[in-house]
Amino acid sequence: MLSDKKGRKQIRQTKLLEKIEIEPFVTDEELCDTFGVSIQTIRLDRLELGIPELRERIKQVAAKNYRKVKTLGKAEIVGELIDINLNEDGISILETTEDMAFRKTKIVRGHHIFAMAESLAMAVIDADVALSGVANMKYRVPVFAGDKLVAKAEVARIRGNKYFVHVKISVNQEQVFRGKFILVSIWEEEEE
Amino acid sequence: MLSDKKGRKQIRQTKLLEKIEIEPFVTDEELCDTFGVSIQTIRLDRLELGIPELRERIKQVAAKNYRKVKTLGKAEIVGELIDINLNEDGISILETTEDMAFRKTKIVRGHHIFAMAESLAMAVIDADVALSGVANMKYRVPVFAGDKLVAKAEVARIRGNKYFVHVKISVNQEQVFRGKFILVSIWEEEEE
DNA sequence: CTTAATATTAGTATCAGGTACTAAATACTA
DNA sequence: TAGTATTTAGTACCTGATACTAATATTAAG
Repeated sequence: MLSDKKGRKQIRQTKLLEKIEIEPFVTDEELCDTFGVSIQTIRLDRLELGIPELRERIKQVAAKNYRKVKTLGKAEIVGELIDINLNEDGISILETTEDMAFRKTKIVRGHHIFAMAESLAMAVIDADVALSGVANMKYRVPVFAGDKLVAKAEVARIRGNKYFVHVKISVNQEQVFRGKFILVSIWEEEEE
Repeated sequence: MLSDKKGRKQIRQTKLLEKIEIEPFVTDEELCDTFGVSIQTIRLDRLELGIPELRERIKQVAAKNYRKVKTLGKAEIVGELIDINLNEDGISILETTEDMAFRKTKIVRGHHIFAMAESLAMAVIDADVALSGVANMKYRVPVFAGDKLVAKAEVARIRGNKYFVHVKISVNQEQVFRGKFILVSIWEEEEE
C-alpha cells in the first residue's frame, strides 16, 4: 500500500517540514547532512512538499516581520481611530486576531485591551506627549480572538496639566472593560 | 577642495543611504536605474559606504525580527522569572529598553508594565490556563527606558477556580505599580 | 591647453544557493 | 526476477552578487 510501513521517505519529509518550520534559515546542504541523504533528495522533497528555497524563506520571514514591526513601531495608537474630538472624546476600533490571544483558549491577552484603551486615552488629549499617571480599571468578561472591540473615551476633567479620561471598551454593545486614566502632559522645561 | 560643490557622488551616496534605509529590499539593478548610473557605480558606492548586499540586508531584517517575534510569541511570560512558589508568590524582573518606551520622553508604555504584572500573576497560579477576569490597579510614577522592574506577586485568596493575586512592581524599592488580578482557571470540559 | 587626479563605466572570472532537466544506480515489492 | 519507486549523479542555467582589471569621462589645477 501507500504508507503501510510509512517508508522513510514519508518520515524524512515529515521531519523536514518540522525542521524547516522551526529553523527556516537552513540550506539544502546542511539539510542533506542532517538527514544523511544527497542534496538532490532534499530538493525533490522540497519540491514535493512545496517548500521554497532558502532565500525565498528568508525573504518571507523578513517581509512578514517588516510589516509587523512597522505597525508595531507606530503602535503609538493601538486600533483604528474612527472619530475624535480633541479634549472631549474619541472612538477607536480593533479587530482582534489569533496572535493576540492564548493559543489554547483563544482568549485575548489583557494587555492588548489595556494598550488599546491607553492609546485612545492619549489620542484624545490635545498634547503632543502625555503619560499615564494613574489608572483604575476593571475587566469584565473575556474577549475572544476575532471579537471586534469598540473603545470609547471621554475626557471627564482637566485640571492643570492633568487629564482624567474614562475609557470603555465593548464587544457588540457588551462592556468588556472600563478604566479611568489620569494623563499628565509634560511640557515643563522641555522646550522644543 | 573636497566637497566644495558637494560633488554629485556625495549627493548620490547620501541619497543612496536614505533610499536603502527606508527601502532595504532593493537590488543594485533597480538602484542603478533610479540613480541613472551604471551598476558598477552603485557597487562602488555601497563598498565605500559599507552597505551590504541585498541578500545580506534581507537576512538582517529577517534575523532581527525573527528573534523579536520569537520572544514576542512566547511572551506567555513577560520578564524573567527568578523565584516562584506555586499558588503562593513569585518574583520576576524586566529590564526595560528603548523600544518599550515613547521615543521622545523615554517613558515606558503602560501596557508593558501591565503585561509584566499580568503574566507574573498567571505564572504563580498552578493551573495550565488562567485568564484575567477583573483587575483593579494603580500606576504610580512613570517608568523610564532602562529601569529595571521588579515584580512581586502574592496569591491573596483562592476561592474555587478563582484566584486573587496582588502584584506590585517597583524600581529601586520605589513602587511604580500595584494591581489586584482575579484569575480564573478554566478546565471545565476541556479535557487533556 | 594640457595634464593629473577623480569618478565612472565595462568586462571578466568567480561564488552561493539554488532551478530544471536527464539519466543512471539502488531499493523495494509483488 | 521483473517492474516500480526512490535516490543519486551530473549538467546547464539563474540571480545577485564579489573581486579584480582596464578603459574612458569628467573635473580641477598648473
